[in-house]
Amino acid sequence: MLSSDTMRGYNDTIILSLLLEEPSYGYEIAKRIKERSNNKYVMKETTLYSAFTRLEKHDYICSFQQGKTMGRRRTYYEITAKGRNYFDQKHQEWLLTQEVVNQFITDNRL
Amino acid sequence: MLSSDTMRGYNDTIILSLLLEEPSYGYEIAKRIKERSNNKYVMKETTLYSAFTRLEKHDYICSFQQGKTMGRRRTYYEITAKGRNYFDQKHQEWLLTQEVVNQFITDNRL
DNA sequence: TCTTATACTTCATCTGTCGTAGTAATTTTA
DNA sequence: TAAAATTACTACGACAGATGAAGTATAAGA
Repeated sequence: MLSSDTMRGYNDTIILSLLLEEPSYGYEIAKRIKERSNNKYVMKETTLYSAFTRLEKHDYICSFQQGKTMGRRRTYYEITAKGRNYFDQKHQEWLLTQEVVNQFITDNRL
Repeated sequence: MLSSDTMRGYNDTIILSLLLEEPSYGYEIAKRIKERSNNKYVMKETTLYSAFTRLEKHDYICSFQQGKTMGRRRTYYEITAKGRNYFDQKHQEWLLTQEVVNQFITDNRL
């Protein structure tokens, strides 16, 4: 339902919000996003995995391998202290964004 | 204060929201955005003018020239019926976006 | 055994934003 | 009245994030 443009700018933060709960990996994160949004938002695989790369590059998350049995590899990600900081900052930014956008779009109408 | 990434996806809608009030032109729109957001958001000129081009291409707005005295040209823009429709649609999308993002970012914390 | 689900990776492309720069008229101020 | 600031744009190249399409490979279920 929702996609791309509207969510751009919040994908990283959404991922971090889930890693705040517990370390996880791509496939699972994707499922949780879909579930928790009541199927309203499905993050594309490529978007998700490239977000991981970006977040790790900035040291907001770090990774470790853990194959359940073996063979099928999973890359788990864990949020770092720096990542928690970044999340808090983005959280504040989101509150402000809502305020500002509502000033134009919602408060203005209906 | 706010910028780019966070607002991307809402710039067009913000512009339309102002044109909903009355026809206007670039420089004035820019000032109103700054004012109405209490200096929290300043839309870059290039962003603004390329948004005009895009919006006009989609027939969400239409333009007409009007120099006050003459010489200094201004291009005024007016929202179309199609543009009003699009705005309403984006308005709904924004409400949904808030719901979904809050599900992760805000409700989750603090 | 064939299909479906899990778990990614690579790559080329597109779109919107931004920085830099430039043009030109009009109004303010020194 | 000359210089500076404001108004009102336009052009261009670069970049980052999102996407579609395709591919790889293992594991579980029918």
